Amino acid sequence: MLKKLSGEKLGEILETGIAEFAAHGLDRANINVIAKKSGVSVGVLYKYFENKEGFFLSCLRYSLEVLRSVIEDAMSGGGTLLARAEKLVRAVQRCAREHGTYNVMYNEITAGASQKYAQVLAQQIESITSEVYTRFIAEARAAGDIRGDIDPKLFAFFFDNLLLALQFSYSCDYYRERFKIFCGEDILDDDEKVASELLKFLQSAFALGQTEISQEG
Amino acid sequence: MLKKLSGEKLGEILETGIAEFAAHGLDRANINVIAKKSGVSVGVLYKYFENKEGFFLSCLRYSLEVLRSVIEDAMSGGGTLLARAEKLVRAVQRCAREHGTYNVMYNEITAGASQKYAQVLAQQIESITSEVYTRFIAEARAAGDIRGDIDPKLFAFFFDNLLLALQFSYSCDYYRERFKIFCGEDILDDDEKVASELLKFLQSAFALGQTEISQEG
Amino acid sequence: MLKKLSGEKLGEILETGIAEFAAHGLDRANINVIAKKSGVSVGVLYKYFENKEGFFLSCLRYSLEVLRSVIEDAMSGGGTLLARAEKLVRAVQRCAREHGTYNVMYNEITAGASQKYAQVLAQQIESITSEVYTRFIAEARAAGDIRGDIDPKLFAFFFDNLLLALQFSYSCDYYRERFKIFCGEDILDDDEKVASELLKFLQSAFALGQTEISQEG
Amino acid sequence: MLKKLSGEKLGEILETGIAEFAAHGLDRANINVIAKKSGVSVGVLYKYFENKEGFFLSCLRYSLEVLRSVIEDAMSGGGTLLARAEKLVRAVQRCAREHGTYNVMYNEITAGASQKYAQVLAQQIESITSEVYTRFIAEARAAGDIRGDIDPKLFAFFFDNLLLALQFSYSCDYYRERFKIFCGEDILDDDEKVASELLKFLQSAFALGQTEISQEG
DNA sequence: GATGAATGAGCGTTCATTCAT
DNA sequence: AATGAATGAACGCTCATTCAT
Repeated sequence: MLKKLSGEKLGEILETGIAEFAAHGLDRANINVIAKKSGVSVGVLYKYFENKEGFFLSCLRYSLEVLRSVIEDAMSGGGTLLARAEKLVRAVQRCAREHGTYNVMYNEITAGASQKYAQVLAQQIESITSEVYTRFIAEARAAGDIRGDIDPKLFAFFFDNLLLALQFSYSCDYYRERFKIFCGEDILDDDEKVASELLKFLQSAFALGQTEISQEG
Repeated sequence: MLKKLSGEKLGEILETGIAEFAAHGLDRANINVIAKKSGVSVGVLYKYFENKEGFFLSCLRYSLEVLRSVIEDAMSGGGTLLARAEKLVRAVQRCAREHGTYNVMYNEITAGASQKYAQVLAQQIESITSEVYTRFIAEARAAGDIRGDIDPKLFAFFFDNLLLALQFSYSCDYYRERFKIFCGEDILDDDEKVASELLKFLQSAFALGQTEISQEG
Repeated sequence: MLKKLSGEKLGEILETGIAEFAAHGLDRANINVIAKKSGVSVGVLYKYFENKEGFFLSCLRYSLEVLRSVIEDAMSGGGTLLARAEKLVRAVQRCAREHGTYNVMYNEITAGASQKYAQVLAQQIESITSEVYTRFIAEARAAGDIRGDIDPKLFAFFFDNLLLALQFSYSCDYYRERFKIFCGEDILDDDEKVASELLKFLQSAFALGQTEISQEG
Repeated sequence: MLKKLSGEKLGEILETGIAEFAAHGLDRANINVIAKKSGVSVGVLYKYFENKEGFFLSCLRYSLEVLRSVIEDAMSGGGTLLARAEKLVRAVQRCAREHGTYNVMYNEITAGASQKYAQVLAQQIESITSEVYTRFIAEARAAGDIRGDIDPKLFAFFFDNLLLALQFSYSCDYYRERFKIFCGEDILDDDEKVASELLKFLQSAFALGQTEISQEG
């Protein structure tokens, strides 16, 4: 039925896998079901992927590719740190609407299932972001855009933590409930407010201690 | 081999369960293994807990009790918001050393396996913290301790996000790797630095604009 | 709690057992549940009965005692064969109302669960009835009450078959449904009709071939 | 060890299942054992049947199909009621030799294990027979072949009761023992006698009163 | 290659039975 | 003697993985 595993077919398989893994978790997702839903045989899955875990990791990588490109798009172009932060925050919000399942998968690997790969995965996933954030913050500090007494790495880390938590809060069931408990049932309908408050929070964190401050565009 | 299931034994079972769930995740953890490691028979487990999932939830609740009491201890007593924040940060660090597995379990429920319970669990777990944080921030704002243009709920949320991420960063494999990637291999050995930088980050976020500033665009 | 296993207590245990075995079958009935419902500990059950099967057999014997005494009551006193048959039919109907569960148990042993004991049980249960019926029929034949060309044993057998099937048809779920399918939804409300039709059926079977026949009282 | 599950294989599985269920009852029969004896893996069983109960019901239906076709064969073709009855009696005897296990299964469902399905099964199993018998008896009555004062439904019921009991008496351990107790150790070797006596019994029941008699009170 | 039927190890769960108290 | 907590063998069922076609 399937002549060649075209890139398109591969994409379909991965998307199906992501949906299933997001819906049921790594362990409860069923390879046979994924195959059926993808319109391929299990044999094909096992030809292209070592085993269930390997397939899971491929799905994960595929989804992270998208996530990363969203981040990178948002980071490209210049602007103050805060301007960039705003872009990122809005990108995270948009991305959660479009690719919620990717975030769920991302959260999944942070949980127990694949500790074995924690190190490798973290390397693959976090290094770029980490580096870029750190560099931007260092630059901003050099440019006097940001208070001078901070450790760029840790600030980058805290910053990413806020983005990460936001990401999950829009996509993962548990985090979404927590979001509503903290901020009210309707918080998911007011992206604008969330964005502006987070930016206020960040702006302060970045800027405090400067003499003249942070009137971003 | 017969023993009465004392409260102590119950505690041992739960601790064993937490360790296993933390090590292998809800699905891969093996009830028979947990029983054996606890020194009881599976029958006992099924006498005291409805089924695997019920046992998991009991382990989770048990671990959250500890986590919550740590938080509450740190919150008791007065002090400025920042003073309290410091206590919390240090409590999180201490707790991660002593009860890392509890954090792993907590992270696990945020991930795929227990979506079914997301709502209920979030209610049980997050409501207290959420309320307390929000109240403190509102009080601090009333007292002029904190900038006046913020939404206390969202600030409480961002604040908790930072603590949550820190918690996981000390305990969960993936988050720990990520922590090291962002902040260097040795970051886990310098709690002092992490605490002080996070407090700086928070202080700014709280305090900014108190005198004249914070007219964001 | 229980000082001595009085006859009364024993009766209660057996009744509870019968109810459970009737409700769930030999295998699905739960000894621990039976103990709890009887208000005794499992230990007591295992003191007085060898094991589950032994307990089942005791319940069975207990219930058959009642069944048998009903039959014997109905058989005592003289009368024509048909008069006796009428008593039996009505006794079966009455008994099904009062002791339906006994019949269910009786049916149960005829099914797979205890083939091991089929022979022993049949001996214990059927021999008296069989003998009495056969004797009555032989007497009746000798007395010219009944056609002369029959084999008393087989006639006794067919006669008991009809009673047995009737017994189950009033008490056992499956047989009751079958009864309704054959004779209409309301057949269980018209014992009189069933009795009189069965007696007609029997009367004919007994009497046919006599020169002057069977005008029973 | 891989084989395609041909229709033949399916038949083999069902036959094995019937044998196991007949030998040990629904609950004690072991699915893994059945699979092994059938020469297939448990997986196959669970591919073709929902679960143990579903498999049991399939075995049952399969066996009833045979039973029913035997009955129907015996009923096809005309003849007096008694001629038909004779065919049926002999068919029952023959069938018991060839498919004793089927009868055991049939008996099993009438007992405790499957009360849940009593209604549905009874409908599926008994309705045809019931209707046919009732119709034949009604026709026979109309034709003056049979006494006029009977209720065809109840007579059909009694008639089927006799056949049912005979069926079990040839196949099910308990009923077989009972048969011997009533009619002697060698009764199973003299089908001819049993048939002729039963026919006498039936003939009387049907025919009585045709000339002058049967004015019951 | 691609297929998907078949495999069977593995695990959750039950409950008859035991025996320390 | 009576208790009932504890035991653990046993079994139903799932699903990742294989391999004959």
